[in-house]
Amino acid sequence: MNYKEAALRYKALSDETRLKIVDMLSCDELCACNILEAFQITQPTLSYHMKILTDSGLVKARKDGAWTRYTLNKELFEQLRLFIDHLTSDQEECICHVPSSCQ
Amino acid sequence: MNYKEAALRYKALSDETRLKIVDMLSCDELCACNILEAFQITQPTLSYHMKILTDSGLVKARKDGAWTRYTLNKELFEQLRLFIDHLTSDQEECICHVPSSCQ
DNA sequence: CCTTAACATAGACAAGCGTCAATCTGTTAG
DNA sequence: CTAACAGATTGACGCTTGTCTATGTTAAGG
Repeated sequence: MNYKEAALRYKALSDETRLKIVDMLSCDELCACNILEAFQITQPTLSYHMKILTDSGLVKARKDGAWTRYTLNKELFEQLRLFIDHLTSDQEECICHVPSSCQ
Repeated sequence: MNYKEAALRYKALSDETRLKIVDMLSCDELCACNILEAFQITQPTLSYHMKILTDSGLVKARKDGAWTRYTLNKELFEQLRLFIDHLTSDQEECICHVPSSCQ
C-alpha cells in the first residue's frame, strides 16, 4: 500500500457516519436497507457513503437479487493497520532518510 | 475514543502530504523548517498541515526558541489502532445491536 | 404487463479543504 | 536598535464533500 492508497482509505474512514456503518458491518453482512433504518439520512446519501466505502476497498458489495449486501474487507483493514504501524515506527528505509521521495 | 474523535483523526491522516510528514516524524523530532525542505509546498501550506496534525492530537508541538519542534504522539496512534480493531471485530456491545445509537 | 421495492445517478447547494501571496509575531544575532 | 529568520495568520481562490430532491434502473410479486 502506498501513501496515495492509504490516504484514500483514511479519507473513507474520516466521516462519523461511515465509521458507524463499518461498526455495523463488523458483526454481519447487511443490505443497504438494513443500514438505512439505523440512520436519519436519505437513501441517496447512504448510497453515496456506500460508494465511498466500496471504492476504497474497505467494504465489499454483493448483488443478491434486488438487494446489495455489504461486508467488511477485513484483510484490507489489516493491511491498513500494518501500514500505519510501519509509518509510525523507526525504520531503516524511512522517508526521512530519502527526503527526495516526498516531492 | 468516540466516533467523532476517531473521524477527526482519520481526516488528519487522509492527505498524502500529511501521511509523509508522519512518516518523517517516526524516526526523529523535527522542526518545521526540516520538514519544509522535503516538500514542494510553501511555508504557510506546511503550517496549515501541521496545525491539522497537532489539533488532531496525533502530533505534538514544542516551542524551542524560534523553532517549533514536532514529534509523533505514538500513544494516540496506538489508541487509534485499538479503536479500529474494536470497530472491525464482532463485539457483544456492537452498534448493530443498538441501532438507535446511530441517530 | 404493471406495480412496487431496492438501489444508483444527476443536479444543486452550502460548507469545508488545500493552496498561495501577503502580512504579522516572536526570537536570535550583530 | 535593527536585520534576518522561524512560524503563524489572513484573505482569496478553485476544488471537493456531504446533503438533499428528483429521476433512472433493475428485480420481484401479483
